[in-house]
Amino acid sequence: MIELGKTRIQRKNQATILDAALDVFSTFGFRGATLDLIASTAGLSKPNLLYYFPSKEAIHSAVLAELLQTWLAPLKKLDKDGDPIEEIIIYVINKLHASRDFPRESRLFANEIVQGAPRIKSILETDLRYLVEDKVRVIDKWIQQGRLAKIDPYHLIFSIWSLTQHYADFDVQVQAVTGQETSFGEAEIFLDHLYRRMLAP
Amino acid sequence: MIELGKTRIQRKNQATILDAALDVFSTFGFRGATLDLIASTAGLSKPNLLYYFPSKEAIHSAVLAELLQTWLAPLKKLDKDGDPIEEIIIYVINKLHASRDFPRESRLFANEIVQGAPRIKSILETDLRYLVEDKVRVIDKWIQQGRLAKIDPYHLIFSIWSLTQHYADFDVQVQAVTGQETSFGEAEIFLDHLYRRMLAP
DNA sequence: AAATGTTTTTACCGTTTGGTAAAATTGAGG
DNA sequence: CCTCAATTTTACCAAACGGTAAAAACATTT
Repeated sequence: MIELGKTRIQRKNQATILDAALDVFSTFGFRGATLDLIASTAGLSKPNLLYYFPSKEAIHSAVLAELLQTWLAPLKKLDKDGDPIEEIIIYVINKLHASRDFPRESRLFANEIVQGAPRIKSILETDLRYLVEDKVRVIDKWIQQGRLAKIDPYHLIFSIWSLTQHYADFDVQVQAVTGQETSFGEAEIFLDHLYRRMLAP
Repeated sequence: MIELGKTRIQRKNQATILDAALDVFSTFGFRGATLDLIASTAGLSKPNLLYYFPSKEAIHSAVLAELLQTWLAPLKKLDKDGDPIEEIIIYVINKLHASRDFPRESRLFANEIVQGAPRIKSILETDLRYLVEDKVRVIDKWIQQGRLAKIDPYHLIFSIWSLTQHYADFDVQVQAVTGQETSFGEAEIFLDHLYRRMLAP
């Protein structure tokens, strides 16, 4: 997806551009972002941007492609041979930490989905769908073995995405309501309690 | 907030415009929406739009103001004199039904928050905050009385917002992954299980 | 039906935006 | 240090966008 830069300058500038683009796209969405703003954030001129990427769409695609890898990684680690409840708790905590450490990625993803995912729908319907189907089978087996409460595995996964990403995507609201910086420590205790209670057989 | 139309034509056209604007803003976000698109969706010309509302911002504000009323209503109903667990379950189900019945409102709200809530932050920091503080006190009392598990009331409320609105805001993702229309019936069973388990003292 | 107020259309305007052409500058290898 | 390719800048352009002026069309009242 992302073309590797050949020269030293290419590698450096492409990385700078993608970082600036992540900043701008995650804050303003695709339509709200402008090439001028991405360029100035990256410390470049607009035509110089377009020397490295052919279009605004291309920059957006590159950022999304990079993001999707790291965003789906935690689910892949869910191990069918581990302890069911611990495996799920680990996934929840990993996902929460991802929200804490990569809020821009989370918000860019959210922006894209909320507006109908016009640019990544196909990936959701293939790669993501297959990955989820695989893990749903694992969870279903755990339930049949009586090692987990009888819950719908799809909705379990949706709940994890929803609850963890909320702390990144809706951070402004959380801060406005509590009047404080978002406490990921509190969130971790809360989610640990929630999933242990819900999942116990 | 919303000026009531005086004549029959004003009332009809203002309602048509606000409905079209909700459609367009919830799909494309503030910046992605154009006056031309809102106008043609409403079956009017752009200057005719601007005869009823002075600017794009004004249309957006009017839609948001209308939305916020219905969006916060369910929380207000949480009754300190009811049964704790049943009161919270009722709130969850009401909120889930709101996501099912008013997905455009949910997505418009999500769009606004994800991008930093530039236009409604002040409302979140006042009206919403006071409402939540009030309900947090109620929940805290229930916990002290031993009628609920010891959980953080703020995070409980955030979890309800997150889990219920997910089915509206991330509907595209849910459908892409499951390959089916979103089943709010399944979601209801799942959330009922989740909250009964988590909240039991 | 004339007069008055309301609504809609036509024709614009200035700015912003994504993108391009081509010249100027800089960097790397012999 | 000279050459050639890589990079950056300057100067643009056409389309899209938010918004306006003013006249035309339509309703309402008397």
